[in-house]
Amino acid sequence: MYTPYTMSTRGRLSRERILEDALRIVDSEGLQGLTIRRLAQELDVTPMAVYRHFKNKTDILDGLIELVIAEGQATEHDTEGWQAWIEVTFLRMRASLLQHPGVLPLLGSSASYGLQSLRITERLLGKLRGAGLGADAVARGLHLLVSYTLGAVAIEVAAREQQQSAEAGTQQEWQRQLRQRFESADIAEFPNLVALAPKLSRFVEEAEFGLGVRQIIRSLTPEA
Amino acid sequence: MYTPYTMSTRGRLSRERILEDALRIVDSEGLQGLTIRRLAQELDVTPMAVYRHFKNKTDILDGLIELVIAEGQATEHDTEGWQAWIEVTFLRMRASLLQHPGVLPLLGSSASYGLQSLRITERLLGKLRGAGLGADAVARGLHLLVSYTLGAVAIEVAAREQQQSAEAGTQQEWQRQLRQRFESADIAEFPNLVALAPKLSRFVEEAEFGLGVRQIIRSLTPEA
DNA sequence: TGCTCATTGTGTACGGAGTATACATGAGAC
DNA sequence: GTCTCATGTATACTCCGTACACAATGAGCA
Repeated sequence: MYTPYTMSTRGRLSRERILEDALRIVDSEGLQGLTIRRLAQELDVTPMAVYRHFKNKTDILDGLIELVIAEGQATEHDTEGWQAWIEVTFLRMRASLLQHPGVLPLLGSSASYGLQSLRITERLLGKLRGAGLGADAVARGLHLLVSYTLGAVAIEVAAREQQQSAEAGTQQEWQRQLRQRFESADIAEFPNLVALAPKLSRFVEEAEFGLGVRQIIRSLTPEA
Repeated sequence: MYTPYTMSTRGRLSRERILEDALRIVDSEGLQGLTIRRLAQELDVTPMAVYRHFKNKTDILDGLIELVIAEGQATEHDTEGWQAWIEVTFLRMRASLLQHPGVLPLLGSSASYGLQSLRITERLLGKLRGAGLGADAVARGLHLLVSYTLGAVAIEVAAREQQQSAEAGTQQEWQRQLRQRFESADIAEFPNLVALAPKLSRFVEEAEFGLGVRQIIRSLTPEA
């Protein structure tokens, strides 16, 4: 068989292998646990070997974003009905982002929305247009859904990190945390926050996220 | 006048002065431009002097988040009508986040939602409850609005960084960028993306963001 | 089979990051 | 005047990303 380029099958390393190990490190030790030296050690190789496959560390981080996004749409699904299809798509995207919370800070930075992001965007646009929505509604709908998902996941991740130290959930626990963190502030300054704390803390659940997505979808269609 | 604690009025430095200079650096040179040495130089002081006022660099970054959020609600406003009030509040929050795009990656990380964040949350909850919404609607409404804002700003910031290299805007420009970045991918793979590009690129405007917020608010109230 | 040479991994080293630790200084309180 | 403690300094250590020169390897052609 003739191959015009050897396409790097010769060495032990490859972009794929490096990215997989990098993602494993980020998952287990966080983004700041990912250093070139640590990564090289995991790959059983010299630090500089990595630079034969990536221009620099930023290049690796960009690859991680793409990897996680690709994972979110790894397996096709043919859910019936465009509304349900969209809901499932965003639920999956949320799931894979939550599975790799370390990469989330990367999404907000750098202008690296690559091929995978474009692919999923394209399919979403297709579904929305197919539903008979006008161009403006389609554009705004996509923007609402993507923004909401990104923000919701960011908030969920932050909330989960906060739960590390103290298991929250009960109202007393919430009050105690508030009081503890802002001893100087009067707890009476936040009556609504305290009253609604149980409901607010429920927004780290998949079901609630799904309801949010559905509400946005419903708001796109003119009074059904 | 008697003061029980001197509260650090003696030295040249203070938490406030340090945070102000830190924010100025982040604004002008980005988050990665903020180093302790650079900051100390700006303050005309030794690097280690900063550590008399902050436990570590993370402590400084947490302070920056609070500073920006505080700025977003610096001046009160008494817009008539709860819906308009909420819209103005989120428009302001977006504006101050966009004014300091460098701190945005910080919002996604760390569990540091401080006093300022709680204050604005409390007021929003009050407005929503005052509008006669049920507890569930209030909680979901807050979550939708905050998540949307966070995500929308993140996307705006990323889009603006992308515009640095090439002024986008026209449809031809968009196509050229797409083709350039994914030479191997067939442009025909993204028909919807190309068709809707002009509308999609409009989502870096304040007006469009406001429309998104209004649409969410409208979806909260049962068929008016 | 053996020469050639691009590709891939190594070794060493440099500048800059955050920050621990010990020390200097200077402004109130007595 | 002297004590004391908060504030800023000096020095140095570890770890980071990565530039640069070199060594090994294996595919392609003679």
